[in-house]
Amino acid sequence: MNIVRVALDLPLPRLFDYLAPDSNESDIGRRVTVPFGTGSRTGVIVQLATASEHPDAKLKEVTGILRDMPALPAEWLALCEFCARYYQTPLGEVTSFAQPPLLRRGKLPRIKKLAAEIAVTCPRSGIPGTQSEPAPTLGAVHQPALPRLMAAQQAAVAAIFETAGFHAMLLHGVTGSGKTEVYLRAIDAVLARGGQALMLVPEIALTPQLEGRVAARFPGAHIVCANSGMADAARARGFIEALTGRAQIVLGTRLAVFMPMPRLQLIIVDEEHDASFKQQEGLRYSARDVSVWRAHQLNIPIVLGSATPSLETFHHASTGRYRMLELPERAVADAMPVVRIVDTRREKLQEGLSAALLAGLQQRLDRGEQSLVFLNRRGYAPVLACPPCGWISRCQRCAANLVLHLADQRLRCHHCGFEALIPRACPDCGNVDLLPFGRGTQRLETMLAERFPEARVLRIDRDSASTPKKWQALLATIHAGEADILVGTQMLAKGHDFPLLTLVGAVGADAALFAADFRAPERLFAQLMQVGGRSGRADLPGEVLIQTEYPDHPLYRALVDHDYVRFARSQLDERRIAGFPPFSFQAMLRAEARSMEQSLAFLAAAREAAEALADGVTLYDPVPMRMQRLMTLERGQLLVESVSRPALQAFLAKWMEELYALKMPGGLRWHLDVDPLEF
DNA sequence: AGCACGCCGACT
DNA sequence: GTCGGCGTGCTC
Repeated sequence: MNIVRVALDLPLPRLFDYLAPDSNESDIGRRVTVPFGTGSRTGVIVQLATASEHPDAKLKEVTGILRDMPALPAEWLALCEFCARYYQTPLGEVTSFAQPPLLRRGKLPRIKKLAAEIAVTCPRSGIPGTQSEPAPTLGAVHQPALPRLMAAQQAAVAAIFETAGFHAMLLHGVTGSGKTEVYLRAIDAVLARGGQALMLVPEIALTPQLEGRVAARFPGAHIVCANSGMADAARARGFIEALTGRAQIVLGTRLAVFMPMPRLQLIIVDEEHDASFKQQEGLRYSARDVSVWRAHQLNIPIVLGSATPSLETFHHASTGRYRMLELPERAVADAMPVVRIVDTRREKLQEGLSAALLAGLQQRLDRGEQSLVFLNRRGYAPVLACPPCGWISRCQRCAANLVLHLADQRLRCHHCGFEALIPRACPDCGNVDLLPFGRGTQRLETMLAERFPEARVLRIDRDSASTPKKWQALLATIHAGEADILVGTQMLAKGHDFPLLTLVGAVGADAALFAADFRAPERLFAQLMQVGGRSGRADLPGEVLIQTEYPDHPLYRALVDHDYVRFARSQLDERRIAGFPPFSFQAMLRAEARSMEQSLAFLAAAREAAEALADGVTLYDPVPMRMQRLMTLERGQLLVESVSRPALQAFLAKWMEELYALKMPGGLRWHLDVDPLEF
């Protein structure tokens, strides 16, 4: 009896068996349409079998095996299986997510030469290190005129190929130290031997920019992009081109880690510390961690690059598990920006700005240089209040304040998107003198425009750069030198070079210093280092002013000294003492329901079910989430932790079985987040 | 997750 | 007398 075992996109942790009389070995990894319940579904064949544990009489026959494109390789299935296991997600959900939407639905993109494409079909080599596809000669790809490398860059490139097989490297270098050049050299070497390279970047609007640079460097190479913003057909086409081996370089955001690549020889994760590599919904995977696993499985090198590595990665590099590659100086002949701390404790600030920062801004204006004021809070003010009666603008659906957006005369919830017009008077007492409290980018923008009437002030945040088009227009304005003072959120921190920028002022940074989340300092340091890195490129020296009421805080002192390593070590010491990651491994069970009682009751039941299984695992108490209510749902969470990853994994597998068996009250939803970033 | 089946309230 | 509420059970 010919049976295929099919992974279907259902929240059920099992496979479904179907009769498939004409199936054979080559169908493993093929999409298949099957009757399911009353309807029909498309899944992926992951195994063949001759008998089923399901009653034979109940087996249905497949509608059709889709032999319209090459089967997904065993390596790809193994990657999905790992994710299913590690993130405790049904395999069908993973195989579905790992495909572009079009293919997932059993369709194909229109490709002119699809038949030819399929004819190139690559071998399904799933066993590590057995990629036997003959390397196509790609001499045309080579471009001889390359920039000269600094010694450290040269050493880094050499280290990547020094030893064959799997090894993970942390490429640690500040902005401008030439990491990208190292990536390009490494990719070059891979292409020269006929391999494929995968490069992951954070989900920011700078993918096209990088694509341009890579395309310029490898004019003859076939480059494919992969990110969620792409049109369905283009994404599916890129996926198939990667699968057939035609694509030599795949460039993309986190989801690109699932691109099938039969001759993959190198993985690069740029800005590896960036939180956007962790998906925060559905399959909550970390593309960086999955990349490392994939490189290991394929027995190939992986490069993790950052100026401010995640403490997990830095820890691995410190213990020798990863190799540390340092790029110590800026490759371009300019100095690091001077970082100064502005003590605001004894000063009366003007709309939140210190005299020193205002003077700095004036000075750049006089010199015709650009400045940036960094404030990671958009809107005009975080809340509107009625002082006499105590009313404040609150979201109806979330446990959050409505942010005042004067620019479009709205109150807006930054969590659920709820919008309301600004009330003319207090809804509670009728008082007409409502006051904005706190400061956002819009307010700073207004204030700066008044204070420096001659300056062209430009605000860059998610509101002003809401579409790629607007964002490009803003960038063009900045690059054309048609803006003097930029006011922006972290949007501005990532990736872009602003050659005319010589001053960066950081405002309101202290808020993150004492946040409840143990990762907040790590993020703040990375953020400030990144915005600081925006200043002082080319031949203009840069200056960074950080306003704070804690001028002696070690985090700020380390920034002054450009000393990431000192900061990282002190953070790691704290984490070690507290038993936080990377010295422990965590998983978070979250629940949401109409009432907090329901959510916490479910979590309490889950905890009780866990007690007997929790060998070497610490179970914490169920508590309301920090953002307690979102979209009218009351949310709770339960943290589990272990010093042993295998112990945690073993526990989670058993625990999930129990949770799937648990009776769920109506309206309650839960999910598990392995290696959570958010608390 | 869907989708059917299945018993109790206010409407053409 | 019916339409429809969502509880619960199942999907190879």
